Amino acid sequence: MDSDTRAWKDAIYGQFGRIGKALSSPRRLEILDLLSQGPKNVETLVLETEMSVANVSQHLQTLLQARLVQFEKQGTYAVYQLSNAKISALLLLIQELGEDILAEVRLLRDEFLLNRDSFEPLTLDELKARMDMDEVYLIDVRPKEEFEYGHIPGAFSIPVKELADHLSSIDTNRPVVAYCRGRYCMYAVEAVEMLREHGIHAIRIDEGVREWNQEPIH
Amino acid sequence: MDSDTRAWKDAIYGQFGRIGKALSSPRRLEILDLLSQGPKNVETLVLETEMSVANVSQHLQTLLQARLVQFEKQGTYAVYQLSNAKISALLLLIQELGEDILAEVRLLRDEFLLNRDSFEPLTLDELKARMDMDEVYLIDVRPKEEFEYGHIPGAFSIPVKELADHLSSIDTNRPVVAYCRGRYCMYAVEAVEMLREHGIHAIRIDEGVREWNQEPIH
DNA sequence: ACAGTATTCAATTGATTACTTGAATATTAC
DNA sequence: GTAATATTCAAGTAATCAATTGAATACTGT
Repeated sequence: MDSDTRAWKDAIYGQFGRIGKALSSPRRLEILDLLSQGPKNVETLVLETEMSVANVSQHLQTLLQARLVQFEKQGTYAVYQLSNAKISALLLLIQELGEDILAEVRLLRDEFLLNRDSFEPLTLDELKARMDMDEVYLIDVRPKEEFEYGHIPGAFSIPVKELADHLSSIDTNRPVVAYCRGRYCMYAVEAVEMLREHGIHAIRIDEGVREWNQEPIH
Repeated sequence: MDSDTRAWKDAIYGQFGRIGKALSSPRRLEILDLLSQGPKNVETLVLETEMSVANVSQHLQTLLQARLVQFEKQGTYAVYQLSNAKISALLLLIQELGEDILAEVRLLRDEFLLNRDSFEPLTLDELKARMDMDEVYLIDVRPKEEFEYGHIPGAFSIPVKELADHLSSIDTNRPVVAYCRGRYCMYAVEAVEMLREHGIHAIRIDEGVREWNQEPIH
């Protein structure tokens, strides 16, 4: 390979490495995951991740430099969002791959999620079939802002933190199906536990709105 | 968020971070890209990347620990391969995303590829249409081993380094279409240049066999 | 102008990473 | 057993990275 080609290859992979570096931090992966559910300001990210304000801001600067996020100021608030729809797909793929190849990921899924909710979740196809026949009451238990940004059609928004106050508004003639951010989010599990404690027939799906919107890759 | 959930989230993103860390090095991205065209031993990777043997081996150990590659010994040769088909898709997505969001990637594409081959490449759809009508002579100009691992159906294998010796075996009654590893590989460009120097009507496609096999994501 | 709030910046510290060099290991052929 | 070949390992060095702390900046409401 002549040295021009070698230098060009080094440069191009150096650029792709910028994306890889941005994804090398568990903190930044969590921030990106949260942003794939909708735009958020620093304060919201601080609350969700339990990181310090300065640390969140540092990581956001790193993501800005890699061009994975962009922001707009709304008063004193800097509202960050993903810069490209492919980033959501990339995160999903990293998570699917992680589940395929890393035993530790499967272990963590098993030890936490399934111990708390011993019932198998509904599959997306089962959900679609039941929704077509109007057989379920679908609730989105993420924060309201995320619901407004995008949600599964036909779902009602009842954030899990407000579920206790909204039990009376739930149609209990049909089974309740809860969903949240996806396979690594606890909100739907917590919601189902709470509903069952109140004698309401409730199940959940593993997927979130990203998976709903994603064309199947197989 | 209670501290159990926080700890679990830290653990799960820590695991996904293993994949991100593995992808944070330009050198490892190139190695993975080469392996997505077929299994290779250390020596082959050394030749293609112009890195030292020890360095290639170190990076392969890092990829092994992240479970992105696996290997089998064949005599003194350790033959490495990708551990999961999703890794190819992940690399393609990083490259597509890179092209979407990083001006430097587009600049590098422009400054090298298109300056050498001022003719627009054929699209995949155009290729398919012409192959259906038997209008083109499709050649795969990657190393023979990569062709054997997987290639576009109907293509003939003429590695670019052997092209000069095989000019007489090319059917010149139809235009020749060359392809190689994908959008960041020079082999097809070099092959088209050489063929045109010998008066042979030749064009190329940007895509490689991975894109051919990939279901469209849009 | 000032206080409050939200965010970013800069410096420091400790940890991690990439490459090189030289040694060690594994396998094969004779 | 020995030499050759392929690969991995270990240590050193320089560079990079992550989190914290404290300061600085930006914006709004009064």
